[in-house]
Parts: sequence; structure tokens; C-alpha cells
Amino acid sequence: MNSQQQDKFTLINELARRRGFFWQSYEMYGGVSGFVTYGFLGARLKQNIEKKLRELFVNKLGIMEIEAPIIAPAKVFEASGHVDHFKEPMVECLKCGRRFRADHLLRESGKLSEAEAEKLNLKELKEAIEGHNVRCPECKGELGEPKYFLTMFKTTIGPYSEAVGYGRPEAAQNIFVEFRRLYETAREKLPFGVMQIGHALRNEISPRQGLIRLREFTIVDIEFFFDPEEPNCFLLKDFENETLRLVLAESRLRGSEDIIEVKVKEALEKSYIKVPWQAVFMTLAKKLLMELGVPSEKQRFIEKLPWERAHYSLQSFDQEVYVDRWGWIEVSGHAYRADYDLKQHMRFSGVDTQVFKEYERPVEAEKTIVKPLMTKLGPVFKDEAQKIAKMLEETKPEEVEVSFKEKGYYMLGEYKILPEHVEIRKRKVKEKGKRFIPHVVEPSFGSDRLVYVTLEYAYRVKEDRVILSFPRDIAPIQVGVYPLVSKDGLPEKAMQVYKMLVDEGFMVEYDEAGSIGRRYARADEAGIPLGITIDYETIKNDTVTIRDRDTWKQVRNHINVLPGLLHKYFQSKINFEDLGDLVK
RNA sequence: GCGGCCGUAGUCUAGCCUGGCAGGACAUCGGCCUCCCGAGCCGGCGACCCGGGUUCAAAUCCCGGCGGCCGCACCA
Repeated sequence: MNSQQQDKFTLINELARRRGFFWQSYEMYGGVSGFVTYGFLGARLKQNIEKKLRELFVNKLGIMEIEAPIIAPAKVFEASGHVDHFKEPMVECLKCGRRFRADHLLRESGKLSEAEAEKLNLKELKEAIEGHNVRCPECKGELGEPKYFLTMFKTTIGPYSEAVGYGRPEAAQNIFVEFRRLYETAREKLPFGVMQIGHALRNEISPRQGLIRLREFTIVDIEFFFDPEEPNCFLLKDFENETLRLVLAESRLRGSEDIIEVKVKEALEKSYIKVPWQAVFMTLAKKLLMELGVPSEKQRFIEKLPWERAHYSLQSFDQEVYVDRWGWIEVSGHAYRADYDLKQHMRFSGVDTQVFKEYERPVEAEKTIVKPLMTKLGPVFKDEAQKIAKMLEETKPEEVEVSFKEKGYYMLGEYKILPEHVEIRKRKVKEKGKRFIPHVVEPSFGSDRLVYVTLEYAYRVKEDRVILSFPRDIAPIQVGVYPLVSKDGLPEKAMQVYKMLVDEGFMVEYDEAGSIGRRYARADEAGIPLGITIDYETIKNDTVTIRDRDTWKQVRNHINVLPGLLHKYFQSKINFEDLGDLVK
């Protein structure tokens, strides 16, 4: 195969394996799809990309970063809805053992529409398969019981099989389950954001797109909490004139994927994007990708259709980047999760996830209070009285009052509460504030996908040589140091320069193997932005040449000004031409 | 998960049809040479995806598995 005919995905995967950016894990045992190991260059590239995310969100926006376990007890993902939603119905042929998506068989057999088939539960699927006499499409054998294939990794915690745990399919839930403590740490003020960068696990049925779809991958989840009654974003004025390229759900429903280019301000005025904070995060995501080397015209935000959205989301945009092989692929998702998750965890755990917000001025209001009379509840409900009292406190008093008036009793779950069990009081109160569950917008990045698109957009071919033109602030190695030839004291001098730059905190590589041209070529392929060459002039006057990876131009300057200039260069405060006098 | 194609050093590949010592190129390492872009010379390391079968003998033929690519499906 000729390298010119291959697509960039293939070229990048080959280069990645050869130069040690990443490769498929467990090759020794035949390899397992969906798992990847980053080598020296790739691990550092990924760290540098994540460092940029931290600079952007943690340093500049004050979002708090946490690090929490990958394994969670089953309850967490039961509450979050993942146990119910993160699964596909499968059915196995009793004769040949092949497995199929149960709903797809029904759809393909022409008996049901896509929407109908998707709604069925296991029992209904079984009945539909039997009722329509659907058989194995391969061998016409009889089909067994439909079963769900759970796409979360399941395990047990400790030695007891009943202690079920799941590998997290997203890093978000850690933030929701720790909400109370995080809110306290944020000094009980809204809005505030929490970020987690970590591994997530999804047992994909058939992943085979390299870094694009993995079973274990790094996810960057940010949960940004705000008061739904005050959704305005104090950063909006900095971003309202930025443009976003959107593909709206309404136009997708009309069968068009046209991209509209709108200013953030307009997107909010026209309600294309429901929450201002979400628009701001989308803008930041766009800028981030540009800094990783993806031009804005190769990016778009596509609004998910209602049935494409995750179960927790009210509005979702996927940030997509155009790549050579697959066209548009998702690099980040922006979901408006509202109060879904905190509400669910409050329901399942019984822990109050509401926040209290003080009004500027107290509001006078008449309040109905249902006070449980323990002397009455105790004898009737015995040891359940405590629990009932607590449940009554969480019930809306008005509901109880209305029910007493209409029916003479109130059903609290399975408990029948009579008027004599409680005291209903009206009281004028000064409301000092309100209690509510914060809403949340979630920007979520796939770290591995960011690495991939960075590689693809850095990939260039110049005079038949491969160059990885990484933006200078994420290059895994910053500087190469080379003696022009390995004799006459040049290597010794080069080692001095190498050590000085290492001491200055740069990522430096020393190389004296082979011809100088070969070393430059190797460095270009590893994406090293600058090459410093020690030649015979260095011996005379302590000057070196500095070579630019992308243009192959060289400048010359004194060794002792290198540290200061290089620091400025890597902070993008000066350009290559400012590093010295142009050679030739 | 289904169908088609495929699997030989780090990479690309010859050999497979017709069974008989697995060869080359690039990369890499050591040496020589070398005053700025994968130069040259000498030398070294390094491979038949795994398992089973047929056979005196399997990279080669057969079966199964694993993995890859393409298409379908999936991607909450």
C-alpha cells in the first residue's frame, strides 16, 4: 500500500504506533479492541491537552477539580437512570447461538416501526417475537428469552456477590453524589462549577475506531450549577459577539444539516440555545479546539434530536470536528441536565440536595405548616412513626390540607394519615430566602478524541516528510539539541546546552545519532517545535542556530539569551523570527 | 454482533496458488565517515497472530479463536 493513498486515520495510527504515541493494548495476547495504551509522546501530548483544559476552566473560570473513584455502588447508577437506560435488548438463537438486537429483529421483520420497537420492555419483546413468529435470520432457529445487554461494566465490591458495583460510564455522577460537600467547599454560593478528568468505562458492543471509540477512555466532565431563576452568565458580555456554527434540531427535522453562523447574543435571543451558561461553554469549547489546531470552519455544534438525547438532558449540542475518514465526529457534548441528577439522588438517598438562597429583602407570606403530632402518630404507626414524620415534613402542606378537605384523610405513600394525626397551622412568616435544586449545564469532553483531532490537524507532509505541527504549548517535546557532527568537541558543548535547558524546565531531547538531516526529520515527526544546533561557530562565539519545525528556517543567537527567549516563545509572547538573526 | 476481505521483524513487503533452510527495503542499534535537512560504507538485533488438525515435513492446506479493514448495526 502506498502511503499517499491511505487516509489520515490510517497514517496517524501507523505513525502513532511507530513513534510511540499510542497503540492497542494487550497486543502480547492478541489485543483487545476498545483499549489503548499511550506511549511516551502520546501520554505527554494528552497531559498537555488536559493541562490546557485546566488552565481554561480551573485557573481562569475558577471551576473546582475533583478526583473520585471509578467504581460506584449500584445505587448511584440506579438513581442516575443509567441502569435503566444504558442497555440494549438482545436475543439469542437457541439453535446457532448467534445474538441479535431484539428490537431490530422486530423492526427488520417488518412487524413494527422503529419507534414502536424501541418502546417495548423485555416481556413485550418476547410476546411480540412469539406473536409474530420471528425466527433467527441466519438459521431460522427458535429464539430464546430476550435479555438486556448492559453496556456498563458490572462488578462486585468486596467478596459478597450482592454488593454490586458498576464502572462509571461518565465522571459526572461523582460530582452529583458529592454535591453537598462540594457546595459547602464553594462556600454555598451559586453559580459554581466542578470538573473531573478521569477514566470512564463503557462496554461497547463493537468499538473499532482507534481513539475515537474506546471501552475505557478519559472523560472531562464539568458540571456547572446555577440558579434557574437567575440563569444569566456574568461572562456573557465577553463572549456575546463571538460566533457559533450551529446545526439546529428544527432544521434537522426538516431534513437539512445546514450550518447557521450566529453570534452568541443572537443564539440566546432567538432561544436557539436555552441557557446562557451553555452558550458560553460552547464558545469556550470552540476556542479550545482552535487552540488545539482545529480551525473554526472545521467545527460545528449539532443539536441533538429529542430521541437522540440522553435520558437526563433537556437540550444537547454535540461539538463536532471534521475528520478525514468519518466526516463529523463528536469531541464534546453540551447537555442541559437541569435538576435531573440532583433530584434523582435526593429521591434515592433521602439526602436533601437543595440549596438555600437568601432574598435581598425578606418576603412576607402566609405559610401552611403540617406539624406531625408524635403523641398521636406513635401509638398508631409504632416504629414507623419517625419515618412518617420525616416524610410529612417533605410533603407539600397544601396537598395535605386539600386532601383532608376532599377525602378526610391523606395518603402518604401507603400510610393513611388522618387529620387528628397532625396539626395544621397557618402562620405569617418572613421568607428570608428560597430553597431549590440548582440546575446544571454540562460540558463534557472526550480527552482521547481531543488527542486524535489534535494529531490529525497537526499532520502535514512537506517534501515527502511527515511533520506534526502541534501548537507549541502542547508539543510533547519542546526543544531538540543537536551537535552538527559528533566530533571536535561539539557533542560536549551540545550536552552543556541540553543540561542548561533542562534546568530551565524545558522538555528537551538530545540527539547525536546519524546525519543532521536525519535528526531534523525525526524531530519533525515527533512534533518538536524548535531544534538547536551546535556547530563550529558555537565553539568560536557561543552562538547556536535555532530551527523552526514548520518552515525549516533558522536563526542564530547567543546561548545565554536562550532561556529567556524560549520561555517567551512557548508562552506565545514572541514569534520564531524574534529568537535571533535569520541565517542565510 | 452479522457479511466480505485480510493477518510474515518497529514499518512496508516477497514467499502461500503448486507444503521442503523465511528473503528484501526502510527504521533502529554499534562502528567508520560527515561543516545544516531521512547521504554513504561495514556490522548487529529483529517476524510467519494464537490454538488444534492433516502430513515424514505447514508461513503455505483444513477447522476454531483473536485482531484489523470495509459495509450493516450500535454509539444512551
